[in-house]
Amino acid sequence: MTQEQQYDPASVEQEAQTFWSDNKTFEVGEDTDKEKFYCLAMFPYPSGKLHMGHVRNYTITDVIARYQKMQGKNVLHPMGWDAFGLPAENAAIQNKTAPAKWTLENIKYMKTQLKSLGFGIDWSREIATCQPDYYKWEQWFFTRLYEKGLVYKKTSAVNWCPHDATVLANEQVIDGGCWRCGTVVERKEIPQWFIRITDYAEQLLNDLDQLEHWPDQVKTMQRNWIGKSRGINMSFTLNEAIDNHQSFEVYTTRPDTLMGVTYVTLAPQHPIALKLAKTNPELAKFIESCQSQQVSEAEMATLDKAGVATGIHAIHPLTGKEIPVWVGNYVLMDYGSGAVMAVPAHDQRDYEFAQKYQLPIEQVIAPCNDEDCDLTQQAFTNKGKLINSGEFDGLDFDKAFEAIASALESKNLGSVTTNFRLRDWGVSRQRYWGSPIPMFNLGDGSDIPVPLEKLPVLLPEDVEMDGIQSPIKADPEWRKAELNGQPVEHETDTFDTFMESSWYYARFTCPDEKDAMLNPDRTNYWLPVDQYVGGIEHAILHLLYARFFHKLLRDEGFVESDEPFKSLLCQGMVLAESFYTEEEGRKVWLAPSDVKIERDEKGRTIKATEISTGQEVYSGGIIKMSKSKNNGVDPQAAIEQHGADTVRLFTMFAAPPEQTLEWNDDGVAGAHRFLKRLWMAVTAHCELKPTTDFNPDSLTDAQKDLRRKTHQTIEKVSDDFGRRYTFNTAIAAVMELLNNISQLNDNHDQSKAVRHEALNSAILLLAPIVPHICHSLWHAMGNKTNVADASWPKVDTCALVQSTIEMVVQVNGKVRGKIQVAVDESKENIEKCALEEPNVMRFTEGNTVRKVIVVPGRLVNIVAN
RNA sequence: GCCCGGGUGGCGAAAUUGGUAGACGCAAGGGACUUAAAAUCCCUCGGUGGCAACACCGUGCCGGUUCAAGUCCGGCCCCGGGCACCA
Repeated sequence: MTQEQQYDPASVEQEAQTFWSDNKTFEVGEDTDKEKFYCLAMFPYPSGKLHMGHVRNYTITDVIARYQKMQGKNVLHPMGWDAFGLPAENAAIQNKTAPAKWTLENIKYMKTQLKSLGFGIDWSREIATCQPDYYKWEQWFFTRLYEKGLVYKKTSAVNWCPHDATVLANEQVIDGGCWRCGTVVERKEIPQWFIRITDYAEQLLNDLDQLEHWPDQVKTMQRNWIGKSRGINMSFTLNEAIDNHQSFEVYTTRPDTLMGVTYVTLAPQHPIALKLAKTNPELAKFIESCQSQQVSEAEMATLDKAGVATGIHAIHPLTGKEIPVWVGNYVLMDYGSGAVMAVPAHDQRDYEFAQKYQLPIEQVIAPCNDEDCDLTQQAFTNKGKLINSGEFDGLDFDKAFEAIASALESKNLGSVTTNFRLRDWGVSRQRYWGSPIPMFNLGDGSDIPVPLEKLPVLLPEDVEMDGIQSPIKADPEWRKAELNGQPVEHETDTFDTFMESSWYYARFTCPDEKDAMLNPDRTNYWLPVDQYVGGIEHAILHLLYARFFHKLLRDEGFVESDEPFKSLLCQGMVLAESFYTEEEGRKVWLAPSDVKIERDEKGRTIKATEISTGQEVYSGGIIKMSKSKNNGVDPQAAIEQHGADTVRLFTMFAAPPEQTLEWNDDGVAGAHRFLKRLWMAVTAHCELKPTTDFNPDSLTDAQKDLRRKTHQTIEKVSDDFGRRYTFNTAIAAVMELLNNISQLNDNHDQSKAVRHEALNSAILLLAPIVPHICHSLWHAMGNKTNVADASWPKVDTCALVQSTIEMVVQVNGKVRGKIQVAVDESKENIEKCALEEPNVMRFTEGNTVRKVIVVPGRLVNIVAN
């Protein structure tokens, strides 16, 4: 074999990448003659180097984008950087550098990595969100929202480290303590900016129905997150006024249980609770203890329920009975009104609280069916019929809801309302590396937006991080500004980084637009995004904020569509094996490449040892690739060893995109072997100087079989790429085709021509996944076009025709035999044939055939007993 | 705790609308080629029994619907994602 015949990924990939770059193969403009296709991956945070999750994400979009291009569409596949965020500050402190410098260096390196993977990206549209010409328009948009009344300021809780006197992200709170100094973290209420996403709650909910091509899973999560409910808002009057508070509001979705209310509970931050605490030391102490609670909902939901009685009472709106008022740590001030009615018999949380503090439990709902109801064990939370409820006895949930609602309405103590679980979006962050919030604080405590001519409010980039305080907060000079000759102060908080990622998809359509946030002509040509791909971890927050922003952009006149992302694909995480040793009771994680695995004769792992020391190590299981578990596989090493095509092929082959993907070096080697086989098959074929013409009517059975396989494969792969997005089965189908090609190994002219068609098809079908090798092989096959611009192969339905098929014969649902029948065989003859199959007869003998079910083209099931 | 997923050979997976469970690949075992190794090629490969034909069992666990269940329904167990300041 000559040197040229060897598959050398490095040179093949270099050549293809240079070709695409020189010919601007993937740079696109608005071309109204072609159908457009906008394919977008969630842009990366520039953390330093690509991880396998990125490789997977961008390989998926690249495959889809290249496939759509081969369908003749005008395809946009852009890339950018979600460049603001907390990790840059941490890295800056650690490396004694500035976040901007660190971020820009990372972008530079990661861009070379993306290029080495051969992604067909339009790099002319690259954006980084930390660039002033990007965040300028975000700032401007915020001031527009302010003018429309969609922005407001209110106090809200943050994690506060009293030692460092700084705000901490949830991630920076470890076991209730500050990650730097371990000081117990407190809740602190500070003024912050909010955007009224709740004004759009109804639309965000209803428009989910438009999203036909979104996974149900994501739509369900968003529906539950928005949490629309129908309930009753009612007023509980206090038996004595506390200051100016004569009553407080309570919302419930279960008014049918109202007669079972035995106490009410206020949030620790409720104004009445705070007022009472001034004269009640026990209550004051309890409220103070709640200050050390963390802000996250998971913490709130799992903490031990605790409370104190306030000593005051409220009047039940219907019975007029006095019921005790408690303060409880599990009631959130941010939800609803910060007060809940407690029905311990029919709510499990209230039940546990009542058991703990010996509060009465009164049953008012009886089960309708034979459900278990044992109030000595747990609350009965199903709906049922009302009992012990006076005039409402016997009503079911729906009737009771209406009857109790009208009873409350007639007394002016309540009304039916719709409530949302969704809360307004708090966008203030007390950190440095983000877009400054474009507001001026006037001396009197009021605020006004920074006018357009003073935008962007620039974030200084040449700063030193002290590790605690944001540099723009630490520097008293930075905040100084003037407006109309009057001194004013810049807001020193920055935006939540979800702000930048909420509209980047739109900016990609006109990244160089100087005079406006977007250019509606260009933007509306491309939007909505036809295919969006990203991690499932973004199912709620990012995707909800981006949907919200799109509606805001629409209402500002920038976009015409209601939704930004027509179709959504959520890819799973990338996992790898993990290994550790124990040193002084602590786990020390080893890189999988430093570990040797011994297997038994069945291939099961029996022992793992560290290569350098020979010491036995333990398996930590197959888990998400992470720094802390030392099991991350650097894509760069795999690219250098096998080439980008092999990495891309393995990534797409090992699992369907929505599932987790387990990295496996042997599997990568297997993918490489397949590409070598393909290379060899094409090389050997081309050496024969084949003719490419054949007469479809004079083919042998073997030649017909290969042609049928070729066109079946085209049909299957087209469906897998275009509709199912199951790239793993598409690749498996082409592997089968290649196996079949090598089985037809005679050298008749017709065989060579049929093989030629099969190989050309295989190259086209694989081109989106392994574009470099296909670029090379396409030319080797004598094609004059470039495979990236080639047309997707078409199915020749004549080649699919078959005269006979195999059918399975079952007796009582178990396979007992197989029969060959003509494709158009009558049902009667199929039944007859099935009943005469020798092994089938063994099982029907002595029994009566009760029924024969024929599933055309598949099977026959004989019911006999 | 709440919301949403997932669980199939030694391993990654396939089975698309309820219709042959395990396609394709990895690992393993056997063989060919080779002085040898690597590479490559061929064969075997869910479990049990059997020379074989074939039979029985088998898709996390328990139960149900159906001529037929990995797939549908009810209950449970385990694993993962999200929970509003990681992105």
